[in-house]
Parts: sequence; C-alpha cells; structure tokens
Amino acid sequence: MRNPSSSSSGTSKTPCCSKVGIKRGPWTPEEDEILANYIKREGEGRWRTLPKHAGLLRCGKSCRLRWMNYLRPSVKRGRIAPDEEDLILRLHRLLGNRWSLIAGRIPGRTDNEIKNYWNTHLSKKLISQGIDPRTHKPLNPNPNPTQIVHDRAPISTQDHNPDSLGLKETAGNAIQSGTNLERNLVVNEEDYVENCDEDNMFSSFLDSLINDNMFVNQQQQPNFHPSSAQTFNHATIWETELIRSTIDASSDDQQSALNNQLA
DNA sequence: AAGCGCTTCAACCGCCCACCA
DNA sequence: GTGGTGGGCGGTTGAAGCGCT
Repeated sequence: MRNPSSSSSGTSKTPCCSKVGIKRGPWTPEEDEILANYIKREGEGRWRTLPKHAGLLRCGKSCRLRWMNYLRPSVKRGRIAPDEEDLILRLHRLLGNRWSLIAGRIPGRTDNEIKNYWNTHLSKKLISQGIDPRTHKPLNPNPNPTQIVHDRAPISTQDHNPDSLGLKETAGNAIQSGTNLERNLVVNEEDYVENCDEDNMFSSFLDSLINDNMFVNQQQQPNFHPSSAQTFNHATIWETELIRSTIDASSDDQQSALNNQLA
C-alpha cells in the first residue's frame, strides 16, 4: 500500500478526514441506512463534514463514494447489457480512460462500475479479438488494411487519453496505416474531441453515439431484418456520423460558430 | 471436504482542479 | 496572488465468491 506520509505532494493540505477512529472496509446495512437517510434529509454535498453530522465513523470521501456508486436511487444494478457494452466500447475508443465522462453518457451506470467492467471483461474481450484494449488498434503489427476499416478506423493511440495526448501535434505521426480518409477522420475526430470537450457540440456528438446505440437496440427488435443489418451495421453509422461531424466541424461557418462558442 | 488459484468489484488511495476568502 | 477547502478523478488493492482439482 502507498504510504500517505511519503506522498510526493507533502503539502500542508489536510486530509479529508482523520485516520484515527475511522471505520474502513465494507459498509454495513445500518451504515447505508444512516447515510441514505441523512442525504435524503439534507441533500448531497459537504462530504467532509457529513460523517460527523450523520453520525458515521467514516471518511467523507468514503461516504460520497458509497452514495455515488451504490446508494443513489438512480444507480442501475445488474449486469451490463450488450447495448451498454457496445456503447462503452465506442466511448472508450473515443475518450480513453475517462470513466466519468463515459459513465455520464450511460444512464444509471457509475464510473467505478464501468471501469471495473472494462478491466475485468472488455479489455480481455478485445485482447481475445486481437485488439489492443488501450489503443483499440489491432495487436498484429501488420494488420490487414480491410480489417482497419471494419475496426472503425482505429484512432491514434500512443496515448489515447485526450488530456495527455497533445492531440494536435501527435495526430500526424500517430497514424501508422490507413488511407488519407482515415487519416483525416482520425485527425478531425481528435480535434473535435479537443475543441468540443465539455461543450454542447461535444455533448451532441456523444448523444449521437447513444442514438447509434439505440439503433443497435432496434436491431434487436423482432421485425428488424438481419440482412439489412449486415450492410448497415452500427459501425457504418458510427463512421457516417464521424464523417458528417467532421465535415460539419471543418466548414468555415461551423468553425467560426465553434470558435464563437469557445470564446 | 479442503486447498488452491482465479475473477470480480467495492472500497481506498493520492492527485488534481475549481472555488472562495 | 495565495492558500485552504471541497469535490471529483483514475489507478490500485484486497476481500469475497467461485470453480477446479
């Protein structure tokens, strides 16, 4: 375990709670009830002082985590559905390990749950399919070009996290294969993410992914024809959406509108 | 039944950022 | 401008559960 006293920060920052007399480990039903009742009564927030006021021998952070990941009424329990899994995969490809952002687009799911599901299920699933779970690129160093297209134009991946990528400067050298179209798609997709992060347009873009996901649901409807699904699968929609958003974002009017929004 | 290894996921950790006085 | 505080994030840990031998 990491030793808090050896933390590199070594600042005078006070911890969220004193370690003395603080209970750790799994929550009991009684503690859950106390916490839930208190938050229902007083509302969320003031986590640092919440345990004292609620009469809990817990760290404020622990209370917040318990509420956010387990007790909140909106938290959906149960297995991740296939359509949710598909959405997680696509959002991860776009966002990297931005679990909170991904969770924000999947109603009822928490960042912790998605992170766990990714680490225990999806990463292994991708590896078994010959795909690097971190980069979403084929593990095979010389992939079949046609496979790249069906893998939804693998994104740049030296570091998939938009925060640390330095997207604009790495976009060019990160693409090791693929057509010019793919190149443009990747560059513009990254620019799109960078420029629109936490912005309405980005939100709309992510919403479009969810709509895409709804199409997957449609595929599961009894009257949906599998033959058409083969030629018009969600990967195609994804790429179509990407192209559309790329074109939109690259037009002068859209760019100026975007700049105005960002100003 | 017991022991062992693997998997899962709740919980904890340090770090970071935004906000405010 | 600076420091303290609250809150959130992603990475990691470890106990519990499960299956296999």
